[in-house]
Amino acid sequence: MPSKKKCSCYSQRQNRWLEPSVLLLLLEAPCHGYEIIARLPELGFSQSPTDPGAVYRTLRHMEENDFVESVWDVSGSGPAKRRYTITAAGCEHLALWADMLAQRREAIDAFLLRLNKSLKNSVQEQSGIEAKA
Amino acid sequence: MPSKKKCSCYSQRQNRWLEPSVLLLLLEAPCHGYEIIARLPELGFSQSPTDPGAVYRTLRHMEENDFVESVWDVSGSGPAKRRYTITAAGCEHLALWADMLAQRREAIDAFLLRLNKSLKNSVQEQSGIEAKA
DNA sequence: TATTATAGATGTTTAAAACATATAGATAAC
DNA sequence: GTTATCTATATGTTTTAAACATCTATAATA
Repeated sequence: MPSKKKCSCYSQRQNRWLEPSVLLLLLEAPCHGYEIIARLPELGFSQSPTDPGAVYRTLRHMEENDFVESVWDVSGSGPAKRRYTITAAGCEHLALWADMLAQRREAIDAFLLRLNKSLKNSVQEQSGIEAKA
Repeated sequence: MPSKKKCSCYSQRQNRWLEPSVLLLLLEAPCHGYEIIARLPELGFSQSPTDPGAVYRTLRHMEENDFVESVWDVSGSGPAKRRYTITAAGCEHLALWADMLAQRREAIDAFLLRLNKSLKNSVQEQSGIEAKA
């Protein structure tokens, strides 16, 4: 595991909602890519329909980082599927993500509060309540 | 103004915290780039020190989109500075950003709730409370 | 006059996201 | 029985915010 400060999820450079979302779904239950694609919209990130390419690449990338593991599953109907499972390292990584997201939420909250305050002041100024010059 | 659904801030592809942050600071008071760079850390996005290049480029980009206006200000000490002001279109754009951010906030809330629920279940399973097989 | 602080600007690299398309087995339709 | 559709995974390309690195120039000060 990378240290908290150096972890990729702490760069905050992009949204990268896909990685934590996939990890959460895998924490709830091991499943395969196609299922994840179907269930991602529940989590409410992204308006546009989920890009399969992004999901499979994210899964492979996380497997390289040992956050998830996979085995080919030939049971059931349809073509063979990779069944992904979250690892202990993946759980830790998800916990870091949770911290990061909580922090982002705080920042958004503060931002919206400050914006509303500023908008209120603008309205007051326009209606002349505070204009004394 | 682009329509709400088609607006660039609704793509949610990246974080793009810089744009709304700069707009908010300009709504509070017209100011120049260097001042914005100094005040951005207050807003709590980004750990790393603010990248001046990104700020100036964001300002120019928003000026092209008529979200902000600027004039050269030669008064005061130090080298000449561009004094930026938010426009009416910029305010509308910021309002869309506020919607977008509120939506993101909701998504993060839902995510963290769901994660905590899942973690609680994992602990219960491990301690055998729910294990009946 | 050499250095530092202020102010703005440009160039390059990186990587997530967006968009497009390809492959292939299983199943249903005709 | 061959064509079409569904299920499932995978790869290729483009876009763009962010990160990182420099560069210019004026004003202040040591």
